[in-house]
Amino acid sequence: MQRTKISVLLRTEPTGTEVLVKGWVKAFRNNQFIALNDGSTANNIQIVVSENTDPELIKRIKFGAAIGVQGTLLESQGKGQRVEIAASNITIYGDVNLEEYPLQPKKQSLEFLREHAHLRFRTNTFAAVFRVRHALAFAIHQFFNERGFFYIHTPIITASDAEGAGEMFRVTTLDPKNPPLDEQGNVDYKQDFFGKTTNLTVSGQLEGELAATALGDIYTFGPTFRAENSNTTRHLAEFWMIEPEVAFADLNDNMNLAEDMLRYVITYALEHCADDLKILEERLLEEEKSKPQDQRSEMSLTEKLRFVTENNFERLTYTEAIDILKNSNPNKKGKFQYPIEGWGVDLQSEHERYLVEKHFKKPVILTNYPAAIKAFYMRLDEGAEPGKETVSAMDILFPGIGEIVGGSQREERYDVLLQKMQAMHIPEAELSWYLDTRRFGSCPHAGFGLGFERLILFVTGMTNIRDVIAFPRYPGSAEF
RNA sequence: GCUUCAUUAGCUCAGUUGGUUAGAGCGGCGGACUGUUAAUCCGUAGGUCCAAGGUUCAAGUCCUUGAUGGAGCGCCA
Repeated sequence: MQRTKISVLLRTEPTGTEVLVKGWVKAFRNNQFIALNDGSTANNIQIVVSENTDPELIKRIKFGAAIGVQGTLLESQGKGQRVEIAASNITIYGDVNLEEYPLQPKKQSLEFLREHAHLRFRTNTFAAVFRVRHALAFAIHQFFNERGFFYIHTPIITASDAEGAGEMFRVTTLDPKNPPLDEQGNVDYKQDFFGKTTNLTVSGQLEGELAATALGDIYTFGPTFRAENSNTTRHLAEFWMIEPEVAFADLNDNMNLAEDMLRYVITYALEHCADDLKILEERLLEEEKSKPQDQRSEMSLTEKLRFVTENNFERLTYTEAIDILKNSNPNKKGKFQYPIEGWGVDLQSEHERYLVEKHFKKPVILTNYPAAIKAFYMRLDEGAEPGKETVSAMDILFPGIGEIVGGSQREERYDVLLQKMQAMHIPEAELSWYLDTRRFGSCPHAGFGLGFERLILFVTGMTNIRDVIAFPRYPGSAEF
């Protein structure tokens, strides 16, 4: 007999049809009722064990055991569920020794579960997180596909170390204890696998631009690696990034695209993950009970998500933000650890948090940052007064997360780009292929990078990025 | 990398100014229970107090160093 998934059975009319379910025992009550879950949904199906079941079999129905149940789907006689299965036959696929099984039928801390990441999928919270993660990934592809974007796979291994997006992981097949040396006694990477030094990618943007300047609208969605010694709740050494790149688009088009995309995928999650979001909302509520009143969020998780889908993001320039911050109460009262003194300095996370969480109380798009604090490829704004040059950059800041999107209109003018690369000491020889886009049929274009795990953080209400990726990689940790 | 807090039973935590035999809830185990919903009820076992060194008549408690974990900051997505 073919097994039916619990997600399907819970929507089926209970007319006494014969069904087969397979899953894991979540609870066994009163020697009679099994709460069974197969991962297809956050909800369990209730199995009613018949009175004449072998007592030896009943003893093996324990929390975590994998079982199969054949029986009839009936309207539930008890309250709390619509349907249940009256079992006629129960098969044990995998027993569980509860004296050794780390998981327990009770609340367990996220820290403990992180150390048992191979088993944490089995908890209600993590199963919900990973179903939402899937839904968001799917929604992103659907969003871009509907708009005629092409999904480009950019390389994971790159020979370029000039992208300037952070420290890189070296890729090599050389023996670290006995590497070949050149005449000067340095490691001879000409003898390495690729004949040169190679690294894991920190961004697919530059390759994405190559595709966009032919295919028009493209996006990438792939793993990204940063060897930064970052120890925070919002950084990973291995994470997933979405990077759209759009030909003939300016900064405004870029902001509209990013805002539309975020609204689209969050709406998708609200529509398709209601059961999972309910679990996550309750989890968050429980977690916040231990916090002092003034640190609890004013809105529930789904209210927060709806708020984002129903309201426009606040758009303002870096210069306007500096004015607001300079005149803000915390700045005047010396509450900022880094006081705002003038134009030109980068904003600290306390400043971003003030703008997003206190001043505007909504997502904020900051634009037109000083050129000196941004990457070489961002387009230089025209008409700036000398010493106050800005670039067409944009950062989208979300409450509780900070920067979720970073992007810009790209510098399409060959001379301007070359000049900036020289000023910022970017080796042009290594990026000649990139410069070629500006030499031949150059066009205005824009794009951004979205941190996928940061998006999941926001949608799930989880607070540590290590809990929204299955097996997190961060300094000192690459388990599983 | 910096700052800070923590580490006591399987899990989450309490443990007074240093002073007998280190506690609780949940979980486990044994039993009862056929309309339960984090089921309930009865019984029961379970400890290298993170590690090493030091102070002291006496250290879970104080000091030093280290390890691991959390949070914040920096770097960013």
